[in-house]
Amino acid sequence: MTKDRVTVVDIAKVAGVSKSTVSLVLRGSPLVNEATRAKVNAVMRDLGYVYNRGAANLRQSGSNSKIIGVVVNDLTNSFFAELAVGVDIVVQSAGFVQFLSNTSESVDRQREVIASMREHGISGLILSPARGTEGADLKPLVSADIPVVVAVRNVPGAKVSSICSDNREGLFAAVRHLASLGHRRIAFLGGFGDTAVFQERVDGYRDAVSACLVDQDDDLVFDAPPSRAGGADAIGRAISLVNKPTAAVCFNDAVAFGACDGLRANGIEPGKDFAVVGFDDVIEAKTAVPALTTISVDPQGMGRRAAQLLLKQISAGKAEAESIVSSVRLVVRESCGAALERAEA
Amino acid sequence: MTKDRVTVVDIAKVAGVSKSTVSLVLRGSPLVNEATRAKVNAVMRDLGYVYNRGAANLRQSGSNSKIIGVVVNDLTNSFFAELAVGVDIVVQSAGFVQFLSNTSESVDRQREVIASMREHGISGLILSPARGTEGADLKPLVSADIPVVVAVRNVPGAKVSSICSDNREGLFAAVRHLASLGHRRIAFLGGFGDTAVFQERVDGYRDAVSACLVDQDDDLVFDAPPSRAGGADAIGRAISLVNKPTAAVCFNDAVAFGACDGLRANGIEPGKDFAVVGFDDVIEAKTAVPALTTISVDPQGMGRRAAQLLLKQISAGKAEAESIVSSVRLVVRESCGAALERAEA
DNA sequence: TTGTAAAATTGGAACGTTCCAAATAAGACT
DNA sequence: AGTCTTATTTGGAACGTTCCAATTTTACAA
Repeated sequence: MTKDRVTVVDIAKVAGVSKSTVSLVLRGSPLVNEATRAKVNAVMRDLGYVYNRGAANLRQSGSNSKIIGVVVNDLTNSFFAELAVGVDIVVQSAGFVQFLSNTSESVDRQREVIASMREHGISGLILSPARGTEGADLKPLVSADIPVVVAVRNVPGAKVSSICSDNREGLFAAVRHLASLGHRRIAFLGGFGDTAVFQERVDGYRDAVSACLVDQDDDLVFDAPPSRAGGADAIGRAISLVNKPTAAVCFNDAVAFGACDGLRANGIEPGKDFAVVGFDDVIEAKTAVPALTTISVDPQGMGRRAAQLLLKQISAGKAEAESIVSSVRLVVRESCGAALERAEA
Repeated sequence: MTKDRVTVVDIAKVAGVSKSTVSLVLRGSPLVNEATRAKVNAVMRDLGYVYNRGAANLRQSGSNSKIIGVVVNDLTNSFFAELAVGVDIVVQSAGFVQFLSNTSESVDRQREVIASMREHGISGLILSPARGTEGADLKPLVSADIPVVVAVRNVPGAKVSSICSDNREGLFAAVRHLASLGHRRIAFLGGFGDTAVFQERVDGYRDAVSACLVDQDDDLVFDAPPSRAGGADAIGRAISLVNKPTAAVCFNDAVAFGACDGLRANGIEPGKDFAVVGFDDVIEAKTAVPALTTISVDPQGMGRRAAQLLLKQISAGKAEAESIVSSVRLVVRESCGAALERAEA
């Protein structure tokens, strides 16, 4: 039952040609006669041949392994799962396969994973970096001429391509919308203060606050873990202020959901008594009750674009660092109370 | 800048030993003298050597590539994302890396992906099969002695290991609980009728219905896509019956959430006017409003166990097919109205 | 026929590692 | 000093593919 592996020379022997010819057929070269090609293909089918990409790769100076490494910081978060799916779609249709790993926000794990991927000869890497990732972590990759695309979060001091959503603009739009609904005290909830993404979003918040003549008050910024629990915690602190906010923009949708939970726990109905806006537009946002007003970033689209950029760089051979900012848009649903305001107006 | 790849012979030359010795060091053999080991390691660090697993694998008759293939049918669904994370955790700590791909329920895609993985020489496969997967699809793998563990769903007619949750018992427990709360007309919502999982769950439902002296009525079974939208649709059909149910057990949590949406849209408050029970216990279940009573299956744990089983088979060399059924438990929260009933009693 | 260009095929060598059998070095004991 | 173990090291020869230069076959015109 345990038969030896079928190789090109086995095929060659049976088909009555040389191994070189079989190799040519394998790679779809136009040099080979149609009749022989057909015969070789038939024999391959018969013997149940499977291509050994490792061996091929060994000879071909390692550059085109047809493997793309994808490393995300939290696969459990559906945002990143969608991102990975987006990458997979284009990577797969280009005949590559993806090596996906999860780091759970651990830089050590990330280092291990990336090292392991290098050993396997990935021809490119898409990285949604763990918190605390530094430019030095990517250094070996770029000096080995392996194209890298960093997604979602930026890595300070790394000269690689990146694709991020327009965080500043997103928060600006959210605050402007709330201001147009008449809110004057708007809180910012959630996120870790030491990340670039947080900074960009808070900047957008601050810019909008001053541009829209809304109350400017640093006590209205509450950082918290970017999770549902963090959101519940943050909103609790926000509504215990003497001068309470009437609306909140959140670091992401998970925080926003948590904020809704927290409001309800305090007898406040989100979308009616208090306006909440999220960020990300995860799948649940549109079906939640109340449906979440949020900033849509299309993670799957981001994944697709990241993959396209990476593939471009791989085929170009030259890795010209390129930065894409992925535009975002405000999706108005129920949680901001817009419908209500309109009804009252 | 573009320097050639550093190989064992480069290391050997610089360290003043033979390539064989370097190879021994690489594999942590006890045969090599401590002093030489240290020196070789130092040189490897200096030259920035990266191990070429492809080459190694080529020589080692292909069996231990340290790659595990993981194929899931829907990474977007957080249940499967959790499963993948569970697999990753144990696979990674065993020094393997995972090749993860998503099939989006397409058997064709699944076939391609698995073929591609074989070309890369995976040493084992964990598969959460797409709908319609047949035993024949796994045939080439098993005849090539590549261990396979099928997770979540069974593949009819495949003699490979599997790990599934105890669907029958889960639904039995859900119905029994509802019956104990006084419900006599209990609907079953969602799922595709042609899947084994659906059959098992419906069987559990039917068993419990007859065991608990609840109304037995095939009109109370509504199949629908196992999604939020499907749940909303199914509940709509259920409550339009003349003899309406007062409770529903759902194919999964997504369906249950959809059912809650649908109830609310009809002015019925889930957990108060109508009892809803889900299946899976996804992360959102505990924080949703109302918190979802559901059957907890711990997908991450399933992933871990699947990976452990696979690794065991890989190291054993012999793939004795083994079936694990992962036990489940009822988690009572708010959506079944248990708290309410108790308050009334 | 013969010459010639184009088309198709081919036998090594090479890629970077591990395996094997054999060689060498280092102690330990007569 | 010689012999026997034991510890350490070492050159090829693989593994399955692709590349290269060269060869054979075919097609076509003169």
